[in-house]
Amino acid sequence: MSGRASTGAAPRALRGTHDVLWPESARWEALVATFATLAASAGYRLAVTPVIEAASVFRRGIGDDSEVVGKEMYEFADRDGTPVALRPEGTASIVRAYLQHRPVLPWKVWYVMPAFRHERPQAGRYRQHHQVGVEALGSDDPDLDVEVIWLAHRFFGLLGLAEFELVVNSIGDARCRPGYVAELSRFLAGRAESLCAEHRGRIEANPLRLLDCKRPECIAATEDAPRMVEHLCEDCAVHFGRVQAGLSALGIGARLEHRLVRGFDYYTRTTFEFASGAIAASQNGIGGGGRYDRLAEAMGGPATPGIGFGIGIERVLLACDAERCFPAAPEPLDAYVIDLTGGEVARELTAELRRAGLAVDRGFGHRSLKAQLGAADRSGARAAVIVGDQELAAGTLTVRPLRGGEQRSVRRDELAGWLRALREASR
RNA sequence: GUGGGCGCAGCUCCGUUGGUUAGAGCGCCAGGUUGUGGCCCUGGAGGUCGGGGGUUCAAGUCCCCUCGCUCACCCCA
Repeated sequence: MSGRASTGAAPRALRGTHDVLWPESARWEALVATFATLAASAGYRLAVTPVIEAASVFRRGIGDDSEVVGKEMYEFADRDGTPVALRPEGTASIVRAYLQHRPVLPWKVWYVMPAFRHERPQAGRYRQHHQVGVEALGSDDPDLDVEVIWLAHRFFGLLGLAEFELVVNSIGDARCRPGYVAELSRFLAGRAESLCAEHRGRIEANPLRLLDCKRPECIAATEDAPRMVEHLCEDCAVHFGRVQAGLSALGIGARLEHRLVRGFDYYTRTTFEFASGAIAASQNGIGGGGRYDRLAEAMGGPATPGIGFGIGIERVLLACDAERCFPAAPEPLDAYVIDLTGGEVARELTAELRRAGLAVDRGFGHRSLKAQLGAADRSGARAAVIVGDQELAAGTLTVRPLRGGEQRSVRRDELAGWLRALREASR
């Protein structure tokens, strides 16, 4: 039982979840704004989908036997018994929305969303984490793959990240993958004894996933395993060749990684991941995605190709910390209003200044001028606006710059202009 | 699920071989300045030392259990 509950201690955020508060939240704001602007610049529109879905949305799309769905998904019976789940990732939700609304193709969306996985938290891994991402449905043009990967690459660049690597692979499609998987199985069966304990008896279950097992035994055993890119059918080979050529033409370096298969069943053809070289922890994957040309069908809809990626906000910010880039640079307040005469002036003046487009906070209660000036200083405001008995009698206001400059007396009708000038001067 | 590390004030932490009333810095509040922030000085608030049990004349300190945080494995953002 909970020791906390019995001792009546104050509640805490659940394990693996966390609060994002000022000033860290300022970086979140800026990160999301950066991503939103970038996505919009490429014709992607915001999509907001529910955090809770029928469990089948993820079971059918991601795969029952995948790690994420099989043992990490938050799944439970709704009050009426319906199996529901908190989304473990974004793509399946977006494809569900596509099937429900059938927008005109191609359909390009971006999102920022929480995702949930019940696993033991550690550095860079949470039970509720957050992602920004895009999904583009309705075209299998390799240039769409290039566009999507470019967006992620560009985003990291905009944040100031430099130490990251892009790895790509193609895992083929329904025509060529089964043959490859069969060959891989034969290969692995021949050396089952040298695989790690966990995979030794499970070659048949999913031989592909065995490729990215990080245990030394498996890595050694699969060193010269057959490679997917050498078994692609003509169409897939041409497609992947164009993706690689397109990336190269845009100056995006990508390393071909034969072991890259990704953890979700729905991927076909292009898969990719971004790994930060600046994060010491092993959780250095900052983004990943791929093409999922059969997902819409698997979920019961018409065949619709698609591709997308998800980027982990928490991990990207960890990488930014490590590279000392993308600092929080919140826009300061223009003014902090201090009213020593009872509060009526502050009430009306703050509303007036805010309507004029200025960012204004104020003191509440009846604290001393000294105390309120201290609060004004801590608020980071560019100036304090003081109204006391002297100002009331003279019909003026005192403006005191807090970052250098002379205090002066101004008329109320020239206050906004004066504050704007102060803002411009500080830029 | 399996391991390691750590739990003392809001935060970062001292606390001797167990020994009076548990401390510091920062932060917060107030005063020094009857209307002036930052620097300085003084004072104050704030702790069942995570919780429970045990050993002992005596436990923040030793032992057991438990809860929590954290790092790592698996996997992933």
